[in-house]
Amino acid sequence: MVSELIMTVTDRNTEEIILEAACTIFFQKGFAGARMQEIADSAGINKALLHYYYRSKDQLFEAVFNRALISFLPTIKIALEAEMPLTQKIAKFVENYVDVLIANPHIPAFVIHELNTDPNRVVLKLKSHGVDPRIILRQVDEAIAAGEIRAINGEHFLINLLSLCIFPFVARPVAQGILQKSNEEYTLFLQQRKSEILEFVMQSIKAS
Amino acid sequence: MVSELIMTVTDRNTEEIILEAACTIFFQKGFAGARMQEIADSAGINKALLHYYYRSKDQLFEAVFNRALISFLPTIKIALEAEMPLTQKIAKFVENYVDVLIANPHIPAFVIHELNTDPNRVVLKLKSHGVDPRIILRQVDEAIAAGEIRAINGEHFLINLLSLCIFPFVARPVAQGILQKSNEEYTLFLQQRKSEILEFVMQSIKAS
DNA sequence: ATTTGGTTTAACCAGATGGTCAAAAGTACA
DNA sequence: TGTACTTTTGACCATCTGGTTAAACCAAAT
Repeated sequence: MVSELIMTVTDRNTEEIILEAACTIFFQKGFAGARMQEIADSAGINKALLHYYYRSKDQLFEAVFNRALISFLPTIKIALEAEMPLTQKIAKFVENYVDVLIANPHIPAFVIHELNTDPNRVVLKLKSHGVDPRIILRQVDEAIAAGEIRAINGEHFLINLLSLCIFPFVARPVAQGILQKSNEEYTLFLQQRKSEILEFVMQSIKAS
Repeated sequence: MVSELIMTVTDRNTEEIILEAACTIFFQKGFAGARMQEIADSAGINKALLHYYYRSKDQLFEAVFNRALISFLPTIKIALEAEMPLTQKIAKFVENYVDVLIANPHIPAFVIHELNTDPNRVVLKLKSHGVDPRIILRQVDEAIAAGEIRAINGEHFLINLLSLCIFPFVARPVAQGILQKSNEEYTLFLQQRKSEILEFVMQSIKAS
């Protein structure tokens, strides 16, 4: 019993070290650009050990992709599907989501690229973790009917909200270049966006 | 003289065929995921011919990347740097830019991924073609001073505008999945965004 | 017809890459 | 200590991949 516990702990450690190294490399270079050897080096272990824990590059990648989704979808899911007054919900979503993005800035570009490269690979997974837009779409329509906001298209509104939150992270090099900001300045800029996005959106949808 | 002309034409044709095939493959799979053999097959030629016209994968990629930038930056540049009343300028920009995106839907994700993977590779090129944000930033401040729009932060506004236009293209698989739309439905959705974005933005910045 | 020039191809090469294997190292337990 | 077990490693392999080369091809000019 003791031995099992200890071994399991050791397992988890090495497995976890590998997975973290794999995340770093895969997030930055994508599936095709990542090298097993580089991941092994980054984890400080032998390449054969990668295959001992994760049998192939594909399976290691899948573990990484899962972790990427798990870091993101729950937050967006809870925020969008919760029953809560719309304006309050929007505020909470923007704040939570941008915080998650600041903590994991490389994940969106990674997921987007892999999904564009091979939409079939994990489309099922996306659906299983899937975000259900119906609740917030209904809330938008109700808020319009109640005269709380002006008449807007819920689907476009939802995509607008996501665009405003996520795009500055995926396009960071371009945006930072256009605005000619240093890393520190751009990081601050991203922090400010929480309030900027909220104000921008609220001004746009308020009943006139 | 005649022979030169004919040869040049032939050159251009093969070169162009290769470049177009390379664009298709590189745009979809990125630099690391693209295979020279696949590009050759797609162009219907021998692999050695790729190296005859473009000496290496790197140089072929650079030609592709150049073409990608040339498809995009002029439009955004002209639109943003033109001297034109702000609201009119915004309208023109959204319309023109979304049209360019519809015509070249894969380019933004491609550029973003390559820039994230290796920011150094072409950062110089981005700067040489660089968009100068100062003109539109000044226009925003002037419009605020003139009471035409409410007080907003120009930099955030510029990023908001770009986010709303570009993100639905780079994140198409995700967005299409969330909204549960078919390809045709999503294409229509993208068309509608021209007016939707414009209204969303205008409502947000109008003087209250 | 022969030569001359660019164009296209098949065959080939060296190095990289994902993956395997048998042996070594470490660990708990008798 | 010796045994049974998992973990870790160095060496190795088959294949893939970017790139080269020499020869074939072809159109135009002499």
